[in-house]
Amino acid sequence: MNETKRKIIEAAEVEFAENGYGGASVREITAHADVNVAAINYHFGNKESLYKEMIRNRIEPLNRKRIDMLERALEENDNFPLPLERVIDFLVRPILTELMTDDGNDFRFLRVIGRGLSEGQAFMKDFHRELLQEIAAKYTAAISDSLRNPGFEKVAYGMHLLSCTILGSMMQHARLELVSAGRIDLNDVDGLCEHLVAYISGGLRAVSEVESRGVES
Amino acid sequence: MNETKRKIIEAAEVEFAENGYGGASVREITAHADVNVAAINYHFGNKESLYKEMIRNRIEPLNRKRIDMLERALEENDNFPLPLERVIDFLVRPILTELMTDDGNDFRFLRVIGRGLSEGQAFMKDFHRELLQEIAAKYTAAISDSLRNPGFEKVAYGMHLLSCTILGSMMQHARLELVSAGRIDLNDVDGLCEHLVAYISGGLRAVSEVESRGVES
DNA sequence: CAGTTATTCAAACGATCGTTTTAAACGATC
DNA sequence: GATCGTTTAAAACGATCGTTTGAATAACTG
Repeated sequence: MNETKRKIIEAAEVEFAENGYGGASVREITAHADVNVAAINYHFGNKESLYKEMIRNRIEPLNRKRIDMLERALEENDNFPLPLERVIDFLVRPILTELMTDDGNDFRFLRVIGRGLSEGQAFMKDFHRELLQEIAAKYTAAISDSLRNPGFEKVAYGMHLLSCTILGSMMQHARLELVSAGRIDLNDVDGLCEHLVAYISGGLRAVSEVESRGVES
Repeated sequence: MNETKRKIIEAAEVEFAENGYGGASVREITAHADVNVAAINYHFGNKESLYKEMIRNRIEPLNRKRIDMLERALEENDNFPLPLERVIDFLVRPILTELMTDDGNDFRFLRVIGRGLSEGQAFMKDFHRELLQEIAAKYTAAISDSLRNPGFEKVAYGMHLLSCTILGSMMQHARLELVSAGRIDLNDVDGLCEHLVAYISGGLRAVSEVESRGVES
């Protein structure tokens, strides 16, 4: 890839993580990348396309891995339901490992994704839906099976709350250090993964056992 | 309160919810409020103070209620640990009820808070810490007790993940309708509360039972 | 080497940002 | 009704935004 493009994408990740999409200016990005202001428009068309390309470059191999792991495990299990913890692990571990460990990047990409999801730009909603569609469908089915199909409403609530937890974790990762008074290492991927998987799985099971008032499908 | 101030605060809530702190302009706010552009600076000093005053007006009575409910229940229980579900219910129900049900506001305030927490403005971090400090301390203690004090690390992970879930729920509430294909009513406070409490409680219990590798304090 | 394309650069574009200024309108008090 | 502090109004401030322009330079092709 063109050297300038590479530098821009790298700088964009830093700036978008620090200031969000709306808050990061193309001038800051190009200054950080040590290229001319016009370079973004020349190489990417506009700021929005730069953002999308940078996100896609990172998220697509990740989602492919998450889907592959799930489908392979399901095949090996003759399409019987997997233990819930395994499914949740497939879902969260690739994100945490791949994104936290590469260079001392201060979990930049986690924050970019989290902030993007929370910003109201017109294109964001469709963009993130595009990114999540396939993975959401496949994991919803697998999780429903692992929970012994507790019904549509329970699964919907569960998937929603699961998303909320993961989104929150991505955005607020740095707060772990604060809330633990520095006693939990932010780079302890295994530790976080273990507790995150336990938390989500425990939460989903509890949701699936809620005594509903209404009729259940 | 001055009519102009009142109109500004009301409009600010709408605009901040829609576009975030950085994304909402004082011109949009004043236009929406049907007052002059200079009114914000005259009545509040600047945009930041307007934001803080609007948040405080809403969050402070809410936090007072959350703390009162917890402390009263603890007293009535002779300071013995409360059932976990009750503590979590105290924590989330006031937010959901008070903020969702007042007028057809489209859960504005939930989104304002969520977005503020996710934005990187310099003053945000300290401001939100100020808002959450007391409530965090008191609920951390109560939850640790309800979980039979599983140890510092477990409680820290638990409180962190709990925060992530609540934050995510506040920001992404509208997605419930999407993920459920319209079959879950966004205004069904009791339904959401029930499932949210179950999810968080189940998650916390699971975290408290994680087999840790390291020594535990 | 000439000719052509791809890339970089400084400068400027129009738009919008939060805030300030200055003066006019208002409301209470004497 | 004149005088006061309070509130509103229009206009402008300097700064910054994303993007475009047009010329200069680099890289490639014949």
